[in-house]
Amino acid sequence: MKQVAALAGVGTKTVSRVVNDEPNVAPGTAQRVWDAVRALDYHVDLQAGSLRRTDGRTRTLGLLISSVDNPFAGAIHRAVEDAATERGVAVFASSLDDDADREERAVTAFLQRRVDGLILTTAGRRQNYVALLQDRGIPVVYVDREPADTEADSVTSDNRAAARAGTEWLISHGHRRIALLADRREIPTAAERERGFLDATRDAGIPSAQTPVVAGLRDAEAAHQALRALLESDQPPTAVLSAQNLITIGAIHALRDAALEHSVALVGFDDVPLADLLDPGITVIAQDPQEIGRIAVERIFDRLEGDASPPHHHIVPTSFIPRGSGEIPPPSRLPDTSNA
Amino acid sequence: MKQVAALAGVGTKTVSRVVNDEPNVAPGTAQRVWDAVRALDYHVDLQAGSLRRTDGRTRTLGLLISSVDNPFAGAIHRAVEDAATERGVAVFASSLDDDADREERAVTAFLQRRVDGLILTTAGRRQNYVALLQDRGIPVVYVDREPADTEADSVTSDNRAAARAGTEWLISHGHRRIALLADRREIPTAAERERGFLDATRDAGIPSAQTPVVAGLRDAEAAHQALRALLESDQPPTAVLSAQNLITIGAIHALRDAALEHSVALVGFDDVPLADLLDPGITVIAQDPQEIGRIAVERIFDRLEGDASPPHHHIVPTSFIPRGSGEIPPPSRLPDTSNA
DNA sequence: ATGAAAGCGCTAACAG
DNA sequence: CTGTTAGCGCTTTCAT
Repeated sequence: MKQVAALAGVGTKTVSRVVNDEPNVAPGTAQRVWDAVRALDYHVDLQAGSLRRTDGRTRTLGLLISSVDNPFAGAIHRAVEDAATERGVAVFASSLDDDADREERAVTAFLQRRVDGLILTTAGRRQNYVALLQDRGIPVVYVDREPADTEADSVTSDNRAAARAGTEWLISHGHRRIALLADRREIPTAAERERGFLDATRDAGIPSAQTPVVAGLRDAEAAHQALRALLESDQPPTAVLSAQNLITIGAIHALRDAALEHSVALVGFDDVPLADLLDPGITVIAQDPQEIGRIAVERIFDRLEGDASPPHHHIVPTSFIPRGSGEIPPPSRLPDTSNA
Repeated sequence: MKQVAALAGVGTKTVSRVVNDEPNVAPGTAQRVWDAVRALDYHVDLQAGSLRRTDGRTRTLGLLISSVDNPFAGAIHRAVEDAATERGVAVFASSLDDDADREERAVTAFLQRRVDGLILTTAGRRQNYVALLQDRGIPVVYVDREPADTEADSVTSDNRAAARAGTEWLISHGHRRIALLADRREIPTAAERERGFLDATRDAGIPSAQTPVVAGLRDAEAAHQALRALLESDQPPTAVLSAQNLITIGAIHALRDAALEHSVALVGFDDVPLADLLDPGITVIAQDPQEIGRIAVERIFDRLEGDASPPHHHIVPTSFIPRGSGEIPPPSRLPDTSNA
């Protein structure tokens, strides 16, 4: 910057004014400065600036999502990026992998880089650092998962109601023997979805012996094995609710292996790429990750602009997309003998 | 940091030494400093540090990919993140959308934040800023697309050879009427893939009238429409090579609409999620995005450590995955009458 | 083994 | 409209 000032024949403060679009610079002077900027290919150092700036902002956001490689998380990331870029803010993204250690390391990394705000998916435990962050004026918004007991904003789907509706859909198609394939219960989202499933089966008066719940599934392969075991059991389910996109994929594999994809109904939580092109098409409860990301960024910026209202827990509607797999009726014979 | 020093009863330099794991601190002193750090929940300001540090490093990387929402790019991103995090480096990711303006804005944003290195996918034009970056000691590695004329490292697939092999696969299954659905030609990768396609058809002595090339397809919908038109023409192709993942998805839609998915062969460039679960399974030329990302980061760090060897253009092998769609033979009747 | 002083690139506050 | 001075939080250098 000193070099630019020297070349343009002005003081550094004038250069600062010009590159930051501050008022009170004569057009001719500004022109000379811009010429010098271009001649030297100068770019302001935002970090040095933030050191001195009154608000201390780094124009940087931290985003912690399940994995930058996961389609659901990628959609959130994209929405966050778009809304942030629009305001001249850059985004650090980190993958969580449902690992509390990773979460802590990621938050530390964000803090050391003085991000202005944090959009987080948590590994599920109580987040004791959140209050500290907020004391320092760093707003935090939870996405996808709403932790039990924090004072932070959150943007989530209504997991319980949506899981309940998906289960009721299966029940209304005549199923009484429905399995739930779910993620680890420590993940609040997973727990909510299980509650929704249980709400529906209980209200329909279906004995829990007929509604096996397999939780703790961490990936597609685990879901694959779990459903295979269920299908080979004495009392195989006639319908399946899979509680998450990777689990849905595993479930599809299991049904295919057993050639049951047209016989056993499947409703999946989360939309899956190409779900409409499969045979049968996969009926899903689709979340709206774009909207989740968009709203999350908006909350961050509202907070940064001084909004001090109580934490807001935003619920983004889900949509139910019937595509075939969820509309398969149970076998007409007695359920007990349905082995193929 | 001053507060920590005060609380621990030491000078700021000692705190600096402790938090940076520098030698020459008495164990007892270090302990007192750590206690103070914890009591105050202190986190170093990496940015302020980089301002004064001799090497000027910010421990930050810029990554520009097609979109953080694209599965291929997401896989690269994940590999980059993992390798960077391991070294205490954080990653800024931006989506390109094949837009030269976005590219420029993203690079500017990276520069203003003083990233240590850049991993870039380009929108295709000559990148005149690369030399400047390198002069400033900021290494640049291109991924996915190798620009025609730069002095930077690159990590790509052998697009031409892989497209050629995919085309030859179709030819060896008896096809003589093969369409190429491709992205915009300004994208070097797309141009390379087209060359590979033409290599194969030319060497097989197939007249170009029988190998229509539709380029300029920007998304799945455009590919869908393009293939629909081809299938409705007088001389529909008996096989299709789709040059990119979104185009493959559009092509599958078009084949489904026309109920031709079991009649017209399809080989896709890039693997597609669930490709193995479709009917028929989609035969693809799969790139290795994890490996591309991993190698790219490695090049960046090698350069940062002083490696000044000539630019290296790394080629990552592709793999060919036959799943059914690429093994469909042409209709046995005369090609001219094959309308269904 | 420790600390004091200087200065990284920038912007705030004020003076002209 | 423009420039000067000070200082953000840290690391360097050099002294102790």
